[in-house]
Amino acid sequence: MTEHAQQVLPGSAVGDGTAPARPSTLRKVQQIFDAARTVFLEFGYDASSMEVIAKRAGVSKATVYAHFTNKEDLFEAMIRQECQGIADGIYQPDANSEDLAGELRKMARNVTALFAGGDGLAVYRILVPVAPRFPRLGEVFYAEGPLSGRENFAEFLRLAHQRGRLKIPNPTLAAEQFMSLIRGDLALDAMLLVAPRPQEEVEALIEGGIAVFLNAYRADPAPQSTGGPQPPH
Amino acid sequence: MTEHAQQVLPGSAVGDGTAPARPSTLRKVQQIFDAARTVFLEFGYDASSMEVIAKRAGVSKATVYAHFTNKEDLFEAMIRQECQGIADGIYQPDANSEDLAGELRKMARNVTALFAGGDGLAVYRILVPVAPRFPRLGEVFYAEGPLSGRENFAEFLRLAHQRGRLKIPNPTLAAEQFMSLIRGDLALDAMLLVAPRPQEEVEALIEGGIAVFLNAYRADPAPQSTGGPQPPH
DNA sequence: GTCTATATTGTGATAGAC
DNA sequence: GTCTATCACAATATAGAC
Repeated sequence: MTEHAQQVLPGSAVGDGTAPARPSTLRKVQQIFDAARTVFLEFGYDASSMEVIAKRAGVSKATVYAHFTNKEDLFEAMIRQECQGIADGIYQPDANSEDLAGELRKMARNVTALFAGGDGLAVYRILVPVAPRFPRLGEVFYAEGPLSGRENFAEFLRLAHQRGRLKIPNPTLAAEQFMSLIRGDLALDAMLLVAPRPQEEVEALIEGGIAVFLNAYRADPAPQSTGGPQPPH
Repeated sequence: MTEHAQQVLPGSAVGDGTAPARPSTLRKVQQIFDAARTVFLEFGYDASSMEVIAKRAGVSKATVYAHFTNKEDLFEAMIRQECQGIADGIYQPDANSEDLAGELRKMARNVTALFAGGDGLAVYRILVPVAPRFPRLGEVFYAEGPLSGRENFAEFLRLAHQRGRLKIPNPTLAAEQFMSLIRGDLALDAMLLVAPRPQEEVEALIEGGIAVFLNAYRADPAPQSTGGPQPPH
């Protein structure tokens, strides 16, 4: 894991030469932060202006620049804080549960929920166009979101394999496959289309995905060679 | 299907009251078009300027505005033309082939190739942030790219089912599942990270995905109920 | 720390000569 | 149709008073 942005809010930093922040100052910084969050997430980086952010925060533009060196800095700080919350929204499957399909289903519902207009989706949307300009931010989001979720789930699968409940030679690959199966084109839809996917299709993705996954990786059936389920060649 | 943008390049339109375009004019329009493509695909809509596009095209800004009413118009025209080419890059599986796994593999390689820095990926990247502002463009890209590919593949699966080579109760769902299995997080990686996925992992996605898919949908094995492969509940 | 006012640059779009 | 020159405006960022 990379170093966490433990201290995101500036202004009250210890040892930066400035006096300790007063409550009113801290409050304004928070206001700017919230405003930046709202505006950036709605309009994206390029289409957002410091003017609008300042107005929404109820402060002057100069005050914004007193706490954040420039637009890029404010954007980075906002995204980093947003990423910290993302990992909390990812379901942690219970390896001790007896109901394996049930755990998969909880995981699946969590995945589809994340792609149904959640907050991580909004961050992703505004990160995509600027990822080349802010490579660090792309990495942070990737690590806190998809990578974290995939690794947790892979660990769950590894345990299920050890206990003989599934037969999974490559848990990391299997985790990516399961997530992808459930996700389908939900992310694509959410990015490009206005109308959300009908709930029945989401259900079909969930149940169909679980079925395909269990069919490929269940422990009982016909013998399987190493490297994956039933290599066709 | 929606109406195709059959005529993308303006200036020589019949019946618009202007005289037929001379060769030099047509050439300039093409230059503007190419420049717009390059600049928009690199910097996105908001971060691109008409100034830069004109300079790159080797013409004046006024000339650009003589052929395209405004920035939005130029962007739309460029994206629409770009979308027309996307469908051509999608592999059309051969339903008459005897080598089923081979066809799946060709399809899979095509999918991974599209997500390895192709052109459609660049269009997607710049479309994401402006999709709410240009809803039509999102739909066009979706229809010409993912939807078209999925439907073609679903038809292939339907035929394979009819001929008893696979057992697929829901070809549309199965097509989405296969594409997603192969894709994995390749698209996510390409959007957020600079380093491309190692080739060996791409191979694992392809072979593992084909294996999982065939395992779930092959015609021979244990009896399966309707609605999908082995509903776990 | 916070404000108002402003410097400076760059943008989309146009007028008018040729 | 194409250019040069320019308008009107919005953007980031800063000076200086309090």
